[in-house]
Amino acid sequence: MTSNAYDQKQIEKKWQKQWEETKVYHFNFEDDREIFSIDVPPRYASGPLHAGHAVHYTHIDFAARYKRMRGYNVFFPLCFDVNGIPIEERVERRLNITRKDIDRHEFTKLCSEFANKNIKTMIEQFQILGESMDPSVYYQTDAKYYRRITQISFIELFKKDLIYKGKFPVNWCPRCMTAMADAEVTYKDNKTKLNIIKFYFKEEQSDNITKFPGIGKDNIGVYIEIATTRPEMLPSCQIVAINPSDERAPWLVDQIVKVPVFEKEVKIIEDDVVDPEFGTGLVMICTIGDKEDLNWVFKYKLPLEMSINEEGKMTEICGPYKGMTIKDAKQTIIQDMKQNNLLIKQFDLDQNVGVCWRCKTPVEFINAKQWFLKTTDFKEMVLKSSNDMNWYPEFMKIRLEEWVNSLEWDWVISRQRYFATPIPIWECGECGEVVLARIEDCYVDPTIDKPPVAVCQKCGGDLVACEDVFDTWMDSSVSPLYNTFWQRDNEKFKKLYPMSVRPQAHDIIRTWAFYTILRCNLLTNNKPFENIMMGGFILSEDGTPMHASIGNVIDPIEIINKYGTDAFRCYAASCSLGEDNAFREKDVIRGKKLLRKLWNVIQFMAQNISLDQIPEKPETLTMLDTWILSKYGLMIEKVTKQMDVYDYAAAMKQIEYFLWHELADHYLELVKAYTYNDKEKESIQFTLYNLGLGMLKLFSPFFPHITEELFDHLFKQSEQLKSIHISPWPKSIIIDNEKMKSGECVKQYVSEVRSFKSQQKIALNAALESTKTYAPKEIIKHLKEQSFLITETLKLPKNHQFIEGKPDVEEIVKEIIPNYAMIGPRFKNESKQLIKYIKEHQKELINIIEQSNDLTWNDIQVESIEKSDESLINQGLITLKMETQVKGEDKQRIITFDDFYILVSSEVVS
RNA sequence: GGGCUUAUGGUCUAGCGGUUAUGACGUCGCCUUCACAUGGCGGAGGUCGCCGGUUCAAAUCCGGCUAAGCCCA
Repeated sequence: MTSNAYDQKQIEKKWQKQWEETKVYHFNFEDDREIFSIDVPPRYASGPLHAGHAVHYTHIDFAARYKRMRGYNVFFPLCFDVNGIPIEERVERRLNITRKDIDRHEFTKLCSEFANKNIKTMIEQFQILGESMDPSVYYQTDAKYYRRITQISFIELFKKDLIYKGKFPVNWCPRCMTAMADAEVTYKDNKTKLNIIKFYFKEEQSDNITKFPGIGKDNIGVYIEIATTRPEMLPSCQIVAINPSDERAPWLVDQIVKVPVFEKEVKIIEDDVVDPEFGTGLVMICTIGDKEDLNWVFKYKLPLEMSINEEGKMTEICGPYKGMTIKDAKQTIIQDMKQNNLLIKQFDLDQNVGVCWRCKTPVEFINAKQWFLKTTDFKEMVLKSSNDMNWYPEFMKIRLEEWVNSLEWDWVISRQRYFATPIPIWECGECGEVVLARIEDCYVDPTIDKPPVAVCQKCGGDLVACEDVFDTWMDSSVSPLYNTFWQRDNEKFKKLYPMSVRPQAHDIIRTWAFYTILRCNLLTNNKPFENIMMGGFILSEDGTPMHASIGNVIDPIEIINKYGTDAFRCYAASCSLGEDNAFREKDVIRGKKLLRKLWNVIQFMAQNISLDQIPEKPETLTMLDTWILSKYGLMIEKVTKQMDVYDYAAAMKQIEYFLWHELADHYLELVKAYTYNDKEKESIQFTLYNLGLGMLKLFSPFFPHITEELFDHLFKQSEQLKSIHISPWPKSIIIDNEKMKSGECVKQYVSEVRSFKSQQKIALNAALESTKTYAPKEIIKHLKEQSFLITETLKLPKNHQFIEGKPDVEEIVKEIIPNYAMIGPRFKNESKQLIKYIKEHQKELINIIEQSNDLTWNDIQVESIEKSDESLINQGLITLKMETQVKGEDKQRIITFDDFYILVSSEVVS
């Protein structure tokens, strides 16, 4: 027997500790059971978890716990993603240094310490959240054992000729001094000035031309007006473009104009990409201000002149502005143009500017040497592979496809940073020949370790260590390979690859999902996982995204301290897959109420069962028991299907509804008639035992603590299992449709009478002085059989009679309701007329029914409908709404519903 | 600007061709009832974002618009 009070905090702590000690969640490599493997998102180690992470990992935990109960050998690694810029950023900010201020290896050590501290916190958080991750299959991506796999995968890809070094315009953060993948660029609204400046024509112009807008003349000559937000890009201006539909185009195309300040001569071309409405309808194309410019560069094969260098300073071609920062150059150039009367005016402009996702510095384009992995050649492969997986929800696949189809560049995999996996190569200082690390030597750090050969094998030149590191997605996108022992243990790899499911959030489809599918296919010719489950976003209470900078981040631990883990998990379960959900504290409170209900229900059930052994199924079960067990069976079938497709929100709702409204409100209230009178013991005990245990099992993936506690006290001995979390998922015991109808009949009867009592303001347990129930034959049969149950529960007098047929009542037709579902398909276009007629002739038609007890087509005056003496009632085309009165017995009240008539006295007997 | 998703009583949510729209929170009323008043029963509260189309019939399907979220340009 459990204690009365449910001490959530103490219970949750106790079990978290115990599970760790008993290792119930460990994956067993020796086992023959089918494997369910989860490619868990390695949590990034830049800080503690927020509510969004907590919900995602809790969803994954639902899957893990459910699959364990379905008999799978579940592989659920505890893992962390550590490498990368954000951690470097935090460390730099915290210590107020840049990574270049101290020794490279000293700096990575600081990063590592910072990350490990966060990991320690997160491991505790995962435990508090009740996640059943398995620490025996642990990894973190900065460990040598993991980086080794990243490096080997690179070497393999290099050998397949899929890696190349190229000089290519890349997104570049001048502050972080590194190339960035497109994925690392975010967009930010920004206010800037649109400058209208003068480009003078090289040749003399007729005055005619100045009649056009955007073309002017001053004492120096004739000029066109060009709008630009980036005057500092002027030195790299290559062409000026105009829309061919522009009225000025015939005059301007092929003319030469001079770039102000820099006097460079550029040609005017026409291209319909130019928006004639923006600015002056004339644009200058530079190499390169933004990605749009890059398209021009390719289209017109423009030279890649750069006006900004890697440090965000102006280059050689900028003449007197060389060496200035972008900001200074911009100001100075504008100043100079003002002085020389080259600037016509300035407007305020809202723009959307690409910025570094970490430090929010506007991203520039730099023509830098970088390492690339060929990706654009493999679009088809990725699409085919993704199509070969089950996506939950399905529409998320479209996002990947959309992304893949829009890809234009290969993946820049090198970064000029420190805290990441080193690129395992050396290059010849003379001829540029690349020397790869040997696979057996990995993990290597070329900045520390010696190359496998002393000098270049081609020319004898000295080898230079590659100082670049990998983009962190290079690490995380081999997680399925690491998890399945690729290149470590071929037998295990065969057993584990591909993995069962990849859970992740939808914001990183184009990165994590895409890169993983790409890499794994390139290296194994097989998809990395069978299923992919997409979590939505958890928003803050006001429906906006959580941001540390806004200060609306919700700490799951705070919520748990207040309401407990299982209650928090109840909120997590209410978030449907793939959809964005605002966090609601109210839902957690609701969870707490549900837990209390579960505790009380199980407690009550336990009072009426013997817990020494599993009760045997008796030869006959009562109707009541058969009814509830059938409903239970149907519910399990439904829930199981929902759990199989990761639809936890729906599953949880089903289980909750059954517990609260079928089991507690109806079954338990009815069964008291037996338990208080010591009747039907065997049947009840069997039912209570199975329902009690079954409900705990169904809830256990969601509420691991409370269910374990109750299982431990009540069922552990009889079931002979150390934990509910390794017990088998419940199965339906019996589904008897006939008895279910019977039960529904009693349930409805009882709840109608209760509702009547409530309306009459009578206490629900007050005795009723009644009387008689009339109903059709088969219903009366059900009720008569259950008369004990009914009279006990409702406190009806012992002499209550159940009578076939109708009482002596007056029934008045109040309304004739057309049955649309029947009328529509049969009468199609005529339906409207018919329905209109019935609605408009209520009085008349009611009169006919009262007289002849029926309504036929002869009574319907609608031209298009044929007359006949067929009955509309018999054909189900109309339904009659009735009002009932008992004839002559004024002290009697009557309750009617469907075909029931219950005569009761309104007087309460004590 | 493009792709995907979402829009349902005050708040959140189910339903996703059949007209009487589900449940929760809140609110109002009633009931100490013997697992739970942290409970039970009942009431009020919705032209299902807006406009158009398809259909006998639209919250549900289609198109457009508006707003929000994610991703991209």
